Amino acid sequence: MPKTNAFFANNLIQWYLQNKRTLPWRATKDPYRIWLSEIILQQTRVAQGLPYYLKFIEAYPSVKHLADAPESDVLKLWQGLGYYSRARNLHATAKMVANDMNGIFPNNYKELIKLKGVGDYTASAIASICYDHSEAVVDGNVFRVLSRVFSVSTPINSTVGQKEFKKLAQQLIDQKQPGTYNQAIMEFGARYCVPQNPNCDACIFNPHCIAFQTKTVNQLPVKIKAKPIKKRYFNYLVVISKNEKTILQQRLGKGIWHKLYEFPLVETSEKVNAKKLKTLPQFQEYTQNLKFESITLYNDEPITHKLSHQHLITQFWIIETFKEQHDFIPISKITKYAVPVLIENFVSEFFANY
DNA sequence: AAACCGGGGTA
DNA sequence: TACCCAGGTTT
Repeated sequence: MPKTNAFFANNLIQWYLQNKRTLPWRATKDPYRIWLSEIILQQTRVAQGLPYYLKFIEAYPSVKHLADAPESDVLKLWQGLGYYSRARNLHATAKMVANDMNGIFPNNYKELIKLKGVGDYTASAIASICYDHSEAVVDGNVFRVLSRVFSVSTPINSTVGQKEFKKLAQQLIDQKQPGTYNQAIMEFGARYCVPQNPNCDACIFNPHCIAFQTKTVNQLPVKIKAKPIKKRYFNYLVVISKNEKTILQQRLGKGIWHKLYEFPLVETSEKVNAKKLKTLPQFQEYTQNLKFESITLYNDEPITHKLSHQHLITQFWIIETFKEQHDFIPISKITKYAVPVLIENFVSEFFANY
């Protein structure tokens, strides 16, 4: 174990100053930019989130710009990043800050955590990075580093584990540079104390890391096993009129992709053929006024779109029709709507010639 | 406490 | 495959 908390913090910060990546949100203490970066980086790798951060800063240079944008624009810009509640909460919080707080972000943990989409981690990150408050962050990196160095085997996704690691992190934080310390331990976890095959032999902490000394690094951190993945069967009805128009619907119920757009969807409990599909009430409801000319299966082999907790086994049915209704939109306008990656991939492939 | 919420990278 | 990622909200 590290001899003292100061030893741990000082060495971590020293390592960080020599090894940190140059990232745009590390060049500012502007709470708008720090907040935006933290929301984008929730459950998201830096490499994946970075282009989105740059897009958002360009489109919305201030919280007021973001607040004044339509939610549909924010969702469209967020398209492809996943966990879309982040985008909806981002926009709601921007409106709150711009309209009810005079455009000024709260400057302490207690007020920050009241914002939509801001939990313990994000409130601590903003308070420490922007305002030098001693609020320890606990993200996936911190769980991993602390569980190994101090050999804590409490499951990190249990309630007691969350509290235990938070308390330990708060004991270790550098009081003089809490923001730098927080970023240092996260960077160390992301770049050095990595989940698989970390280079422990060259690690600055290996004399003090209990997991290394006891050869239990590959057993930590401990995580309670997740539930098995559920399979769902999606049938999208890609209606195409002679006038090159189609139908999109907005998802408004509970569940995935709330407020994003998709083709009319018939979900089934198993893979269906055209004959079976035509008998389903949902299919008949969608097509009753269409008088469709033909229906053909686009993808012979179903496309399996993999989410973290479910696999979407998807068939796209091409339905040609003479009739057009008020809710038809030009195919060329599909790109204006925020759609899931599953839909985006199909559209870019199938409509490449339109 | 458990369930739910995306998409992509890595071994 | 399995696991993970600068987590948070809802039930």
